[in-house]
Amino acid sequence: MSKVRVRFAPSPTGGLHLGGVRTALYNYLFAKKNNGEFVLRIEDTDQTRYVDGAEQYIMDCLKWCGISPDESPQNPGEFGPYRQSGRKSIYREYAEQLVESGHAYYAFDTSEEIENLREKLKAEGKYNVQYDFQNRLEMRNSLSLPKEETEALLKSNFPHVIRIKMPRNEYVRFKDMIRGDIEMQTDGVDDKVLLKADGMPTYHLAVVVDDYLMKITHSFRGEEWMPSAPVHVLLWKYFGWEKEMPHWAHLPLILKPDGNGKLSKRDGERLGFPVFAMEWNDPNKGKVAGFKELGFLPEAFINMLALLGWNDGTEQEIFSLEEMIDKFSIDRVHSHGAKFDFEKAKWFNHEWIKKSSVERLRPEVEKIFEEKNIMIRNENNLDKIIELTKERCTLLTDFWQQASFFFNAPQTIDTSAILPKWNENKNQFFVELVRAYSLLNLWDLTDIEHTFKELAAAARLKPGELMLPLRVMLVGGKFGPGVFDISSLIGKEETIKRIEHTLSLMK
RNA sequence: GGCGCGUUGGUCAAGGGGUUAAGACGCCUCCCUUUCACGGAGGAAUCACGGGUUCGAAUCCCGUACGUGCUACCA
Repeated sequence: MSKVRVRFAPSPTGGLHLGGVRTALYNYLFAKKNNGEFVLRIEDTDQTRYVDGAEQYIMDCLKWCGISPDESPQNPGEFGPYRQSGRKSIYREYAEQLVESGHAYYAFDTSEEIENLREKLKAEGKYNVQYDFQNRLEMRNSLSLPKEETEALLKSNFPHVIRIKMPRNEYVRFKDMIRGDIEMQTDGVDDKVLLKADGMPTYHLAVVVDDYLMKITHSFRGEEWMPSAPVHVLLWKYFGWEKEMPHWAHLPLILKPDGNGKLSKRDGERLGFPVFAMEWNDPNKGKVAGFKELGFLPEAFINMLALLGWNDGTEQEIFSLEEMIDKFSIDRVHSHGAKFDFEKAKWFNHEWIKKSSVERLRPEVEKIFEEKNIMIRNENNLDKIIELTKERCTLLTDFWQQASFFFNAPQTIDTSAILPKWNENKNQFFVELVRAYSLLNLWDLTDIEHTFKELAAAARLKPGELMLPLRVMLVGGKFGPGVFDISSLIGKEETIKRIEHTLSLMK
């Protein structure tokens, strides 16, 4: 058997959304699992919707996810170009080959004429409102027109398309790696346009010709393509390439969390979660943040995505990319769609932050603090801070809330949290604490805690009752790691300063 | 309307003739921690419905319902 080659063929007309990344991911996992190649082909067939920079954006997203293609438009292998617009000249030849063999035909109908056909069929109450075997001879095409007229029209460059001549009452069978044997009747499919009037191929022609020319062995795509699969299978047959036809797998859809259809790009906005891998700059709407900007680790993002429609049959849920490559199998991909659950997505990220090393997290955390204009002076301290706070962070951006007080004194002190139980005894205790702390020569964890507890005992106060006020003094509110850990990291001067500051507020 | 695909707690799901029907997210209770988390223990909640086949059906078959997709010179 030939070497496994899979392709991901997004259309560069928008941000790379969850479904797209997952398709790319499954392609990648399958390719790597079988020591094969992962190819990125860009379907920029529709000039009016192509968005500038989208191709690079797709590459960047794949790179962030750690699933960069082996071959891409910028780095085509021997089967390039990998950009459909650059392949325009090839498709016509193949389409005409089909006309010659009698499996396709030229159609000269204007859009108005086609609209009329639909209106007519609708009025007649026909089941299938489509251009097909039932009416193709009534339309203007090379099957209905005399040969000379067709030739004249072609010669005069009359706008035309090439349509496949779908056979009547035939059954097309193929095997889907996820769903098993599929059988479909050709009558339900219309005479699909293969080559558009502008000379560009439709998806139907392109996917077959390109997969053939690029030696693709396995073709994975969204479930929404299943109804047109007969067209593609027939095309492979008509071209005489049956033996090289790739194995098919139709991936389940990712659905809206609240039901009613597949997840769309708009749902993010509506329901308050990202749908893109990375920030997408929509020409009409402006910038839309992605999972990356929201504070997701790519490891968590792809882990979450992979598990949305696949699992290895064990209880394991956290997988590294390497583990996924090892465990992935296409026949364990589900045949039904899954609703996206943002809460679970965040859980994956939380798990990944907890399990990630300080080294892995450090650059991410540094970036967050840089954005907030905080200079990190002591790398050592930063590592300790990350270790101390990471289990409290669901998103990377949470490090700001959980750790900023290590660098800057809190802007506001939640005095209401301590006021109700505040009294002169406690006030006196903290005055004493400041004096005792200032006399400490060494500033280490045990001394800080020991001094605190001794003074508390002397004042006949329970340490517990004093720790909350101290916490609020140090971090501004009821959160964060152990108080003495914080004290030891921010240093003696800063600890005293913050206690005194709050004491002055309490007067 | 036609055609395709699907249906196990609210969500993700394991399980493919005999199970007390796993596990995870979320929710609730308790323990730990006199903060917030982490961790630990427990709880509520499920086989869409109706017929078959079978000693026995979540599991196989048929039907219905529901969901979802396609039905473009979009992908």
